Amino acid sequence: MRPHDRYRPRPADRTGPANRPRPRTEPAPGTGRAQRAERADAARNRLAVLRATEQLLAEGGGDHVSLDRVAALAGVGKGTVFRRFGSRAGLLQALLEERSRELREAVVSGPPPLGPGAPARERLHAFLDGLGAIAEGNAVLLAAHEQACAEDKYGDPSYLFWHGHVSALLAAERPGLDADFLAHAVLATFDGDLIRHLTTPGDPRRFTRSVQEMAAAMLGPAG
Amino acid sequence: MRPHDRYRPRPADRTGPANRPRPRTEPAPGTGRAQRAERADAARNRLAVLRATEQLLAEGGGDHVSLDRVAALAGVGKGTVFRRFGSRAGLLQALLEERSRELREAVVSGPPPLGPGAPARERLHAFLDGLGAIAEGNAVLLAAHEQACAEDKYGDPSYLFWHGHVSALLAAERPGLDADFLAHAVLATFDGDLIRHLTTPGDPRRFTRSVQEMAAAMLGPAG
DNA sequence: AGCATAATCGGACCAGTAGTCCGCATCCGT
DNA sequence: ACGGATGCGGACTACTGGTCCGATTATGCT
Repeated sequence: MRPHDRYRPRPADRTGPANRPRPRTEPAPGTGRAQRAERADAARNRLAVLRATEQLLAEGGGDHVSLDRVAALAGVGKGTVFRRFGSRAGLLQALLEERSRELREAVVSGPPPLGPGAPARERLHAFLDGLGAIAEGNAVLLAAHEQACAEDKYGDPSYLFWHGHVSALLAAERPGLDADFLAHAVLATFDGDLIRHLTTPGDPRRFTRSVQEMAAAMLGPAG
Repeated sequence: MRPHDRYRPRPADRTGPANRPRPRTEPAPGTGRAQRAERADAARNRLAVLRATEQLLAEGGGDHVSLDRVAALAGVGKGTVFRRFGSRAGLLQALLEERSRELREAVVSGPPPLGPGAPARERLHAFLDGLGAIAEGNAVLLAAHEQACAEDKYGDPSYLFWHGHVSALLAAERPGLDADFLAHAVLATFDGDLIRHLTTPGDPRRFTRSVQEMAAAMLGPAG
């Protein structure tokens, strides 16, 4: 039995924010040996799988993304998909992380108004603007991800990160507010099918605008 | 081929609010013949299926509700489940409708503050109180239903009914408010897994209380 | 009670999907 | 070039939602 073949993605392949990829040359604890960089064929296949998934999503939505189809379109075996991403949910999660990585980094360490240093209210609105843009441009992926990863949404490190950020900003701007719940409520509107339902070609940012108004109502008058 | 055996639930078996069961003795259009009341064995089996579903939900959550298990526990064949409820989604939908029927009737034609005649603000809070109680008592069912019926949530007659009710009340209390979106946002918090995540034995109504505060913030100061 | 008809039944069967795994193939450092 | 580590693929498995037709049951009428 080969542990590496247990169809658990290796830590380096897990793209969740709580499991940020470590430098590949860092010694793995306990192995006394440098960890090898991802092989060229593995890297190639990983990208092929992500691109195939995107294409299937665009063609037929989440229900069209079966792993047989992904593997066939990417030109790899099904086992390769599982080795890289662990599961169907892991695959969709990886794609969504790819799409939101920049926003996350900007929130953690970018310049104001998105990054640290801006007043809480401004920072919240900048964040909602960024997240809204991603959600509007990836509503199909968002819907598929929600369905695939429904099992423990509230334990998911990504969700916990966004939730923590929103509730911290709400609390900073309005001490005493039920920030925990309201952050959940704001994030609950980032529902792929709702966004698709509300968004028209003539008004592609309607969703984000509505979320911003909702957040403003929650915060009450500026003062 | 026998049309009645097409695994579409007969209109009488559809419990959606837009398809309220008609009296069983009413002539079916075009048949020129009185429609027969549901047979005793069919009625018995229908209840057995619903009770079996409830039990499985209670024992192991939504993932535990496979139709094989439902049929076995109810002591019926799988075909019987499909004949009665059309699909897995239809089954969960029937159970949820059963749980919310009284609220719906009270909203449509009950006394104030839930029914017509109460001021919009009061009526909204009364409604959220009722819906919150149902959701808190049925969070596992709600989560299972959401997963099973995700396909066209925003076209579902039940959802459309609740959404219409909430947005009408919001609009009546605050003309100019983005009532359509905010009604979606309020209903988005009625997420079975969120309710389970937030609810503790020591504070079973925390969720509803938080939703009420959110609605109050949306409406702004009473005037 | 008996009969005829309509309604209902069940579980074998089917297609599809997520996921598993082992003999074989390829990569990459020395 | 070699050897060890890594990676591969597709046959296979288990499970699930859903289908269907010969058999059974319920019910109204005489």
